[in-house]
Amino acid sequence: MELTERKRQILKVVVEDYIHTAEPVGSRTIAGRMGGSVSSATIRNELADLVEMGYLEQPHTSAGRVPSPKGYRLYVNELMERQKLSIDETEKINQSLHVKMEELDHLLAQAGRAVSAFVKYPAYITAASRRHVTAKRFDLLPVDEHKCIVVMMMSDSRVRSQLLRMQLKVDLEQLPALVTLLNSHFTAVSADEMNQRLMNVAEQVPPQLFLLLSQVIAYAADALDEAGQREIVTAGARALLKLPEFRDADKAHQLMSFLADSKEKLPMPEEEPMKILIGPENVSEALQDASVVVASYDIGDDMRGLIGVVGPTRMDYAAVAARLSGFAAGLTRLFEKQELPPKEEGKE
Amino acid sequence: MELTERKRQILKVVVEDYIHTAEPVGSRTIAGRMGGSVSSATIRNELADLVEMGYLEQPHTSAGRVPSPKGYRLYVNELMERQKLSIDETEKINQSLHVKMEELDHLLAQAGRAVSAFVKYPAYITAASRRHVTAKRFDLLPVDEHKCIVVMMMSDSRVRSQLLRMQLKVDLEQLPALVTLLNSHFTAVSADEMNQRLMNVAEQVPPQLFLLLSQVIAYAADALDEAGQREIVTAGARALLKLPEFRDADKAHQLMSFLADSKEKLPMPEEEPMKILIGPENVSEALQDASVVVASYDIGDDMRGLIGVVGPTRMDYAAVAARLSGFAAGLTRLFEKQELPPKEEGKE
DNA sequence: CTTTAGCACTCCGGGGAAGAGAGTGCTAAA
DNA sequence: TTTAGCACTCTCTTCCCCGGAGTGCTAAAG
Repeated sequence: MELTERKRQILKVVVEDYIHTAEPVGSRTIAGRMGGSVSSATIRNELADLVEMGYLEQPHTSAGRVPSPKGYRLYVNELMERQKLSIDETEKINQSLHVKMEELDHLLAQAGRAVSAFVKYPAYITAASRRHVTAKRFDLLPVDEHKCIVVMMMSDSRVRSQLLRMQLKVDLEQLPALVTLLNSHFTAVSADEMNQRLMNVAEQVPPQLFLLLSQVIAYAADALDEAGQREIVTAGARALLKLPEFRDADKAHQLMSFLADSKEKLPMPEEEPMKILIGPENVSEALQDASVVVASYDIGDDMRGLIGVVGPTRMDYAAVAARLSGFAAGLTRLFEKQELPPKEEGKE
Repeated sequence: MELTERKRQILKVVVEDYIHTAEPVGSRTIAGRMGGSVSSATIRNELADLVEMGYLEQPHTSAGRVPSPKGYRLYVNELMERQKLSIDETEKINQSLHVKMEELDHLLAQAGRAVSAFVKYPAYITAASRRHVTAKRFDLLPVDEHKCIVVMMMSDSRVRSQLLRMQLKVDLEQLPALVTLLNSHFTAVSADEMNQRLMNVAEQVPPQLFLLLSQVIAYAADALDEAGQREIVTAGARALLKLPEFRDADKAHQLMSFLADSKEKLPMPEEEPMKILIGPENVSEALQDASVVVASYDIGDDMRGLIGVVGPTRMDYAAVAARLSGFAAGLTRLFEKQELPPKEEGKE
């Protein structure tokens, strides 16, 4: 059977109406929306065809029609009109990102909340380094004879520091030598390689210095490890409760638990600037009845992040997609301006 | 009317039964729970008295009885048996806190999640400095001629660091002098005072150094400011959805929004080691139908934190109180061992 | 005076039954 | 091919009835 232009129009009307009402759409309504050029009976014939072709579903005989995942897919790919954000709204989005730049973590959390607030669905956000992070520069600052501060700059320009408590008294005069050793032997290599090299220099270094050295390396390996991991922040999960499909507390609880716990399983496409996953297109069990829209943004040249929105399959794809790319663009621009990771900040 | 011992026993039974079933408690049930020593008719007389005295309420004629806030209060103050945690459970609590110590932030989030998971109610947690935090020691590390890292140790031993981009080229030879200046003039004073002093030294310092100095001071003021603020972390809000009183999505949404947004308004008693606030005893509008249990813990000598649990007035006070003090004790001990804030860690 | 048994009464909640409403599918005509 | 008409289906709401749980009261017993 052929998918005529009129069928496509009808499908579009059904999807858009259902997105807003969450109620099955009847032939009368559709006829009305189409300007009265055709009667409801004609629409009914077309609807029967669309059901047969798998684009629509019928909750039961004598109910209106509801889009199937396949129907949403067609809508998203071909029927949906790309919304353009009003200048006003773009302004608001950028404003919501215009915070005093603090740590990346905080900024992400803030952005996640903002996205969720804008689109009225739960959101998640993450940043991941594009290449392997290594140590670029070390320094040790003496505090007193039992403590010193280790400062490490990483290859992506982020800085981390830590107060170290020394088990053995160390002659403060020797610290500069240790710093030189660190910078010459332990930069630009992986954590594993660091530990390797630590073993190699074991005999060349006085014991009490070696102890401190290994503390520093342990800290560095930790910090690099953490820096390489993607941490995912979620926000606005409670927005689900406002949706009719999650009025059932159990369903809502299920999806919220998924969002809170199984963060690794959230869709994380690597390539496309924006990706939409509808219902069963998701791999996660918990997302079979949900849709996800994800967009990527750049953090300087070395890092990349993703912002995603989770909602019912009956999601307002056009609106979400437009706002999401607005946010992605806003974030990219934000990080461009600052060049590389913005303010680097120590944190207890 | 007098509150006889038998009335107190009956009240206790009603509260404990209602806590577990969420159903109004009838006279038959109570008679059963009390060992059959009295008949249900007698209980009914007593119940009528307890209603009159305001300790119990009746949803409607011919329903069982439900505790009033006043009833819960009496229960908590006088009737409730302080639960002792099993060794096994104490073990589990401590284990859940036995994470690789990272930043305080992460630890708090972790602890919050653990508390919520243990008691099955939403939890919130915060840490606040007991006294004013000031800068204790500064250092500047040159990176290249356009960048340097500022490291600041604060009076509570926390360390923060930040990469600074210098607008003007600075002769690296001059950095040590600047560090000396920072340590002599800008330590142990408030952010306001810092800015004050910055003005005072303006003329004694070469212009390009002054620019860097003011960047450092601005960063320090920011960091100190942030360190003084209490950040509140909430966790496990979705646990609400499992409770019969929040099966209504709107009610749940309301309280969850409160938890997410109005963090400043969560109960934060300053003195007691543990405080229980029942329904209308809460000042916040949103907590009128909820109860809160808060406990405090120590972070070394200078800081103090609070962990709280939010639930329905029908909360299992004994269980929550026991677990909460378990957590508070665990946290206090954790920080004692480490002396002062644990690992200090830089974070982008 | 307190406790208890007995009993009528109240109220909630579940389970049809009935009816309204929305929407379909089919037929026959335009 | 489109449309009007119409019978039919299914859901959702409302109403009512009834069973069950629990009370309050009364009168008798301890």
